[in-house]
Amino acid sequence: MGKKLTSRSEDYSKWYNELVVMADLAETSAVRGCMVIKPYGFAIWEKMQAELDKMFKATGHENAYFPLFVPKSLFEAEEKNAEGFAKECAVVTHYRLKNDPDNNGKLIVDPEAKLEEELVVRPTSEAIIWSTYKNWIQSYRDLPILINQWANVVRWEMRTRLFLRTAEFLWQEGHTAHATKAEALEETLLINGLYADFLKKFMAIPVIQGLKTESERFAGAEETYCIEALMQDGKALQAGTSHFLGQNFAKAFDVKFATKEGKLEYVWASSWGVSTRLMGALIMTHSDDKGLVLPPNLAPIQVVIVPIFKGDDQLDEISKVAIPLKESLVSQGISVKYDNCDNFKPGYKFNDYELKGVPIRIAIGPRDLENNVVEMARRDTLEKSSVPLEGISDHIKKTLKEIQDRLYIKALNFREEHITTVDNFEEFQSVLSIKTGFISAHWDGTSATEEAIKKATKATIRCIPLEGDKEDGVCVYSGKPSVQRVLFAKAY
RNA sequence: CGGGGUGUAGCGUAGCCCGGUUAUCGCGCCGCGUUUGGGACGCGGAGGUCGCAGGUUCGAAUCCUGCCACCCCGACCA
Repeated sequence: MGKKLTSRSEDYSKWYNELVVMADLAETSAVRGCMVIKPYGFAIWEKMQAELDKMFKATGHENAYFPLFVPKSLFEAEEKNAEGFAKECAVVTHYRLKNDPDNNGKLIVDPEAKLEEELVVRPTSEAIIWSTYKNWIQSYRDLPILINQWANVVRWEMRTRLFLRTAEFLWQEGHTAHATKAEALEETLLINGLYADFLKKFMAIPVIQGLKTESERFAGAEETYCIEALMQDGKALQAGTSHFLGQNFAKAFDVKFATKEGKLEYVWASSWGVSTRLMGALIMTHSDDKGLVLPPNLAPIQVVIVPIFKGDDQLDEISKVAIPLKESLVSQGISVKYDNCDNFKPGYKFNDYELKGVPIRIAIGPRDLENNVVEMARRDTLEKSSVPLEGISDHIKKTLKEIQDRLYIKALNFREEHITTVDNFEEFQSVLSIKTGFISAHWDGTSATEEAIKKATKATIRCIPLEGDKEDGVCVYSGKPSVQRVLFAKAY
């Protein structure tokens, strides 16, 4: 018997974990809270990286790389940022091991090799980057600086989860420096929109763009903008953030520039990032009980061809059709795998590629050869159809696009159905326990109310939507006046 | 760090309450053969410090003590 995925209705966390492991994306590692991303999972991440990178470059950004270690004195320079991350920092205190005199063959940290100053393993790179920008910026002619880096960061989280929250994770972090407040704000919003576009076009995930409340704001930022996605279990996932940093880091690291008029002014900043958490979003948005469902734009294998044969002779006959088909598709930029191994029966392969989320499966057997057709199966609808060999490339191309579009529409419909407008607290609580999803409600704008609602319901304000109705109302909890509805949800 | 739970082969597990031959079963793995249009079958085989350390006992996976690790719920969070 083969392996079978737990049903989503049983326990979503268990289902999610099994899916990640069985679809061959990742596994937990021996290192506490860390994750091994396996080749198939990494191939998806690489595609995401490539597309995002293009988008960054198209908007004038360049890649660079900064150190993993941040001297403690630099780390603590921007106080709020330091305070916000202090509780989850890995710290390097020594630089050498030596043989344990009391325990042969074992090593101990050499107490002689204590560092003068501890090094913080970056939980984010603002500090190290702004200490560098100080040297790069003298005049308005040096601005703007629009830099991105692809890196790993470490945040010593208490509880971890594959892709969604791991102790070490991969991400991209952009760090920009500008002459004016308006320009820095514009950059922050530009990236917020860029992220939303990326999730829509490539990941087929609809997001809500919004502003974080004070309590959810990035440590050291003036404002945090975010994109919020809704998972199939009705919980929200923060999928990416961009921060308007004001002059906080410029002041902390004393980064000033000479204006055209010769005056010295502090630089304005933004920073922004998305991480391997996006993989979690991808998995939880589209997958079903048969496994992963990948949008064609990110699938490492877009089309798999499975031959159905008895003996080498039959396989040879099938290959005469399958190999030219593969070559024709590849020449049109479609990634194709021809799985002609005979270790597994076709039924096993069907299930396995469904588990891996391959968008289109082509099966070719003797019966098809006689009729000049192939069997095409779509991963998203699980529909099978017989397709004539003639003109099949175009048909496949068209279907890939259809799958991409349909996945987005489906996710969008789900999201829209799970935004509930609520005007009193009883209804608020009942929606959370029965229907889940986003709740659009009035809020009086205070952290105290936000905190009280969180305590009572575990739901938090995911964001103040950028395109929200600006209608007046009264707070669903306190009854005090409110100028706009905000989105609440239980979140990952 | 507080509350709850679990540790038996690569994975998932039975056995534990009530101590007793060679530690159960499934998946996976290896070999041979038959199979191949939705997760194949038969036969044979390999694989275990029963989380670790001590104790009780003629005898411990099972009982007792201590420790460790992991998971779930809180606090934290891209």
